[in-house]
Amino acid sequence: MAAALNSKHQQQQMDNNKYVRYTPEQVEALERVYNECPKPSSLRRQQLIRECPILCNIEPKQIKVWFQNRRCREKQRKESFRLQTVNRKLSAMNKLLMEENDRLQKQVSHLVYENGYMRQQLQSSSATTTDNSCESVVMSGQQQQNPAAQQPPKDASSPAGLLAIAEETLAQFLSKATGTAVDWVQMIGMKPGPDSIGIVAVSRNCSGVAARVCGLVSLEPTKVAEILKDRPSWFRDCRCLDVVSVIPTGNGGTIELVYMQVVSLTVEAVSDFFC
DNA sequence: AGCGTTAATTAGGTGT
DNA sequence: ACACCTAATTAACGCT
Repeated sequence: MAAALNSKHQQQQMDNNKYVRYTPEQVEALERVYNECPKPSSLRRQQLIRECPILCNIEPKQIKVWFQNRRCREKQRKESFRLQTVNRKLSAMNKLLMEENDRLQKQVSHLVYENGYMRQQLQSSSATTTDNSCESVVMSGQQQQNPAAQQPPKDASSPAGLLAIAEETLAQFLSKATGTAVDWVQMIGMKPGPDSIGIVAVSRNCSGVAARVCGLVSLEPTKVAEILKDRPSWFRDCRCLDVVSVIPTGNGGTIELVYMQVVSLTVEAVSDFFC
């Protein structure tokens, strides 16, 4: 078989001096050298032809071209693998964001409904009614915790005010977190560095979990949850911690808005968080 | 026939 | 000028 193959190759070379397919043995020999040294010098290539009988019928120029093409192939394969990895992460992130979007849309519908209901109540009742609605809104939308403003609340006594505060805080959180998240994954077509982007999302309906990091940040959500729940660890890695405000909940608990700056969850980056 | 692989070619850049 | 490189492209071949 090999002999037939070799003779076929020989015939090809005789018939058409343009295209030659090297034999598996020749490729194997070249691969061995490539694994030791992907970029052999001219001298090393000449030595290869002299010392390896199986390669003696290949021109020095062909050997050079083979190594060029081999390097090119490796680069393409690595790039292909990298893109597949990025694609998997982007798909996972997309799924999470779709879920988050869906949940937020439902929350908006609910809040719009409650807003209408509150307006109706206000119109139909006297102005002296005690307003407990803020807590009910907070708890219905966010069972565990609620992002609030770093600035003092402008109007924390109304659902709309609380919602505005929550949105403002979320925006602040994202603007800080997206700039400092750790272990970036390079975006397609983007060089690694400060212009890479990532997304950190806050999950406001997960009982017992304050936030989750997802998307391009290469950190398992469960790991983030562990860190966030392990409050003593916050202080261990904490550079700066400030309780911005404390909001009492209807069931005797409290929601603390905490701004903290920590030294990396996994690597040496500094991250800002609101929890 | 279409497609993947790969040897060979070409263009443009770099270092000596 | 020359050798060599990368990147893009071409073309031959084998497989399905």
